[in-house]
Parts: sequence; C-alpha cells; structure tokens
Amino acid sequence: MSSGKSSAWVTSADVARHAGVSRSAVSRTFTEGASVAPETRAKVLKSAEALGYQVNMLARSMIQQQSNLVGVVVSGFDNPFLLSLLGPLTHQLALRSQAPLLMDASEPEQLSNSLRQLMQYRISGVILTSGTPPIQLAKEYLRLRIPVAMINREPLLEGVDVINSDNRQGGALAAEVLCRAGARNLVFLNVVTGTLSPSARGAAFAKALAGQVRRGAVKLRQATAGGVSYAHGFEAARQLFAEPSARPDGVFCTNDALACGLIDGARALYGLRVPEDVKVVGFDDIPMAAYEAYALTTFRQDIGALAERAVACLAERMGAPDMPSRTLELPVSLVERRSTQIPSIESTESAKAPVRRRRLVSPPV
Amino acid sequence: MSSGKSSAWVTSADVARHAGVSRSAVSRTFTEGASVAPETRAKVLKSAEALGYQVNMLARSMIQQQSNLVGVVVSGFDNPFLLSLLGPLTHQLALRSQAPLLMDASEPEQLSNSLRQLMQYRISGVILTSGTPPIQLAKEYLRLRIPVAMINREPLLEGVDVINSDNRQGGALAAEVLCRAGARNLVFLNVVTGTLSPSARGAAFAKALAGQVRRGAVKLRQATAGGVSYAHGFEAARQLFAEPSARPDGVFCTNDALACGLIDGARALYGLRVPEDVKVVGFDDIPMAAYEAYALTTFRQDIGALAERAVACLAERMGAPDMPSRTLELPVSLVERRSTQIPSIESTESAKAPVRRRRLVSPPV
DNA sequence: CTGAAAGCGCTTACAG
DNA sequence: CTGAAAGCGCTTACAG
Repeated sequence: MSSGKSSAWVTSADVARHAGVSRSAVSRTFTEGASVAPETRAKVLKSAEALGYQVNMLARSMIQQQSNLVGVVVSGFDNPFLLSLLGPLTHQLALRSQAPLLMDASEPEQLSNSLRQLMQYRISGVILTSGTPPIQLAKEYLRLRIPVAMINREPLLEGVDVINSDNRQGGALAAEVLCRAGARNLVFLNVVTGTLSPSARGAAFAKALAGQVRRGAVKLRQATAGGVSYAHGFEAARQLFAEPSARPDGVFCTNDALACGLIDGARALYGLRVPEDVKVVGFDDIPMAAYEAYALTTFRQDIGALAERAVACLAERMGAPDMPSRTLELPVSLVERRSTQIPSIESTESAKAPVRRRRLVSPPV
Repeated sequence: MSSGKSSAWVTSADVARHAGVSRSAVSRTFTEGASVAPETRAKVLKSAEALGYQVNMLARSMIQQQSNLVGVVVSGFDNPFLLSLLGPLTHQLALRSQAPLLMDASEPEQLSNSLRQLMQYRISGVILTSGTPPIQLAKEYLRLRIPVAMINREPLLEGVDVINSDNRQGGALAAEVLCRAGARNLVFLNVVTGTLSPSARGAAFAKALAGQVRRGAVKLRQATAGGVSYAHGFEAARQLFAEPSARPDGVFCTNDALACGLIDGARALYGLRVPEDVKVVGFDDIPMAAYEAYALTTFRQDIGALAERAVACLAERMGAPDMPSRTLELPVSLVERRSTQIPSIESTESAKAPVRRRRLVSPPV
C-alpha cells in the first residue's frame, strides 16, 4: 500500500479500525471457541478478508508461551522407511494446524544446538522417529515439560508415549511363512546397532521357532550385518553363503534394504536363486520390496496409523502433561511375494514368455 | 524453581537482574555484532549460563518482523530424489542457524492453508523443491517480498533464483553412452507431467542425436509414461516391447525409478536381457540404481551442492530482495553401471560363479 | 558502551 | 458479548 520498504503486514488493529470494533473482538474472532456475537464475527471476518489479515503466529505464540510448531527429529536421512514417515506426519500435523520443524539428530556435535533451536521456538511437542536419536534428547525435552512421542523405540522413559509397529507379531509370522515355504535351516539377520525393532523382531522369530528347534525339526542361528543398508546386506551374503555346506535356506532380515542386498549378494556372488535355493523375508515394505527384481515377502508397517497415533498422543499430552506413558503396538500386515513362494509353473528365464506370475507381483501403484 | 505449574522460562530480565545490567545489555550480548563491552558481555554470558537462559525466538522474530524459519515445500513425499534433498537442506539451513518448516504442497485444497501457515510464522524464505508445486505459490510469496529459491524448476519467474542440475549435459551424455554401447534404435521415455527436468533432458538427448538421426544412423522416438514411479516404468515396458519387430535397443528414462520399472517389465514380461537386448540409462542415481539387480547407468545429481546453493541464494536475497534472478546449472556426473555395458566375459547365470563383474558393480557404501 | 523507555502484535483477565 | 488496559519477552532508537 504505502511505498515504504517495509512489508507492512496487516495487524489486528487495522482490522479493528476497519470493522469498527475493538482489537479484542478481532482476537476473539480468530480464537477457537471464544465468545463473540455472530454479527461482530461476520464484520471482522469481512474486514479481515478485505485487508488480507492473518494472525501473526509469532505474537500469538509468544503470549501463549507455546507455538504450533512440532519438532520432528530424524536421525540420518538415509533410511527410506523413516523418510516415508515424513509425509504422513506432515499431513497429520497439518490437520491439527500444527507444522513440522525438521531437525537432524545424526550429527552428535550439532545435536544440542538443534535442541536449543527447537526450544527457542517454544515448540509444543517433539516426535522422535525410530533409530538412533539418543534417549538423552527425550529427557531434555521432558525436563522442560515438552511432550514427547517416539516411533518405533523401546518404551523406557516414563512420561513419553511410544508408538510401535508390532514387531513380535511380525517376527512370529515370519517364522510361520518361512516354515510353511519349506525352509528348515534358518537365519535371522540382525544389525549391530542394538535398537529396539530389530531385537524384538528377532526375539519373536526365535520364540516362534523354539519348539521346532528343540525337536530338531529346524535349525536357527543369528547373523549380524554391519549396518542397516543394502550394501550391508550384500556383504552379509558372504557371511551366510560362502560355505556351501552350511547355507541357510531361509533368512529373515530385520529390514527390507538389508534383504534386497542379501538377495543380490546371494545371486551375484554365489548364483543362488530366490526362492528356490533360499527364501527371504524382510520388514517395512519399502517401495523396492515390491520391485519385480526382489518381489520380497515382507511386513508393511502402517505408516499412516503410526503418524496419526503419534500426533494424537502428542496432542493429548499437551493438554495433560502428566498423564501416564502409553505404549501402542500397531499391527503390521504380511505382504507375501515371490521371495517365499516357489512358483507352481517353472519360473526360470523362459525368454519371451509374458507371464504374470501371481497377483502380488503386479507393479505397485 | 517455583512450584507453579507454568514452565517458567528464564527471561532476559532475569538474566539482567542476575548480572546487574540492563535488559538492553543482555539483548546486545545475544545480538550478532552489537556493541557491548567485553566485561559486560562476560558477565551476561555467565549469568545466562547459570540461569539456563535462551533467547525467545518468538519474541525476537516478532520484533524483527521475520523469523529464522525457512519454508521447505515438497510436493508429494513419494519421490525418492526429493526426499534425498531434505537431509542436505536441513544441514545447510542449520549452518546458517535457520530451521526448515516442512510443508506438503501435494494436496491442492490444502495448499493455500499451508501457504498461509508459513506466512503466519513470518518465514524468512521459501525453498520449492522440484516437481509439481504450482508456480502460483511462488508468486504469492514474491508478492509478500519473501525470498524464493526453486530447485530443478524452469526459470520463469523474475525475482526468484533457480538452482538446477544440468539436464542438458545429462541428456547429451546419455546419447553418447547409449551410442557407444551400440544402441541404434533409441527411445526417450518421458512422463506426462510437463515439468522442466524431463523435457530438458529429452531435448538435449534429441539434439545430441540429431546428426545421426538425419544420416539415418540411428532411430529415435519418444514414449510417455503415465507417471514418475516404478510402476509406470513397468507399464511402459508393454508400450515399448510388446511388438517384437519394433523393440528399441536403448532407452533413456527421465528418472531412475521409471528405469528400474522398465527394466523389470522388460525382463518379466518379455524375457529381455539388460544390457544385451536393451540398454537403459536413468537419471538421479537414487539408491536402488546401484542395486545389483539393476546396476543402472545414470546421472548423479549433486544434492549437496543443490542444497548449498539454494540456501546460499536465499540468504543473499534476504539481504537484497530486489537483486536480479539467477539461474544456476550444477554439473551432474555420469555413473556407468552394467545396464549399458555388455560384460566382456559371458554374463548369464552361471550358477555358483562368484564373479564380481566390474568395478562399478560393487555394493554402494 | 550503557540504560530507560517505547513499541512489536497479540491475548487475557477485568469490569461492564 | 464487548472494550480498555495490562502484559508477553524481546529490540531499538535515543540520550547520555
């Protein structure tokens, strides 16, 4: 409007003047559940519209000692599963008119800085995604009475809500699927980092197999990959398949990337076929699990529900900071693909045969 | 300290009292480049430390009519390349003590809401990542004199900086690589959405081939996939390979996901071999491009540099909102893998042969 | 270099 | 339901 350099945002006073009411009335109009007469409200809305007014959240948040910002802490941006959580989280927060302030917890020396930065914005809560962000972080927030929700973490801390996929269910099902497919010499491929999800999955897997192991019907051992990625899975293939006399015929990998790497390693290094020579099960159902080249049987985590529950828990805790901790376990769903199913017809490269092998193999949408 | 319920954040007044100085002195101590005597500064710092004081960014930002928040707009969280940008962006922003406010622009009806939300926090800038966020959005911000930087977009708007990967370089190189590999019947696989990157890549590809096409040395046509994902690539295989007499022997796909889908489709539906029957080149170098199952020749975008430049451009523009637009083209690097290289030895499934085919096939780190 | 004072844009008892 | 006034925690001329 004016030719001055400043951006000249419209303020509530401008709207009040324009509408012939007080600033209080303007404020009330834009406050959920405040008492304002319908006509007043209408006038204010009209003026606000005309002037292009928007509440200055900075000022509102200052007054209320709390913003609508929620810290979303990711440790490392290299985990496809974690990244897939970002979309649903953003969406769920938006539904409650909150906004995600992204923070990277992967670099330890940068951590306390980022922590401070979040606090400086008086965030109304923090969501810690699975993996390695130190539990110490959660404690700091707790001390400041900032609500914390964690996804796929061990429920160790009093006062924080934990939303997990049901790893035990997955582990048990993995055992069932592999046994049903005829595997008898089994391996659980774990990762070195001792985070919750992998160990819970492995423990449930072992437990489900315990009876058969005791009877000598199946063999089970555990192997450890150097990390969570494809490359580590590829390397793990050497560990598992180098000795022809001791090759497992069924492997449950603690995540999909590892499983894809393992499959490729088994194929490229030792010419093994999946599922004929070795059956493989993963966890997460990342996009490439559905790729024809892997067609990996795996467990889909319900990222939508994880995000929804996390945001909901956080919201409830904002209202009642001292409510007791909750731990939720959300069901996972088994996605059976070719990596555990020996096709009924011959499956080897029969050139030119435009066969679609089975329902689940069709390309994902 | 007190037993009251409120969180009782420490304020600058508390620090001032504790240090025996004015609130102005405290403020200056925490303001970059403000003039304050070393001893005063020391006293303040000591008291702040003792009390656990941190500047309330909400208040500071309100005064300064601008926060340290930067809007990061992503349209759809299903694009692995875009997600890979998030890490570097967060990092670069942190280096300048700014923080990314994440926003999803994929749902049109939610768009203006999110837009408003960002403005309400008086963000100091916006980064639009590649893809479909409507250009309209950029205009809105521009009108409000909020600096805008776009990554991998067409440089159409005066006043916004655009940071792109050099698609032309990539397109030209793709032509060279495919021809060198012996392909003569070429296809460029585009996507329906008319965004910049795909068309620029295709145009450069075509231009590089123009001479040979004219001489009749190679054939080139364009095909269009229904979207950018693996599934669309898989479907595109039908389009390209259904007719045995008209099969291309070289395909340049506008992105990696599409290329992986195409490869799987060619293999699964028609028993074709890559690279023996058809050579494939992608773009982006997403993680799965390196997987043994695809070993896809592709172009790596320098996501670190894209992020760094975008954040830097934004920062400069904050100081000088009226500076002329800039368009940067960052070099891409060719990553040659098996999908364009016929192995010198026989490459088919010779079971049990622990061959590592070539340098570039080794698992990624 | 320093402090007292005004002001940023909002919300919230308070009194009506 | 409404408005005048106080106050949130900070920065910034201003005068010294």
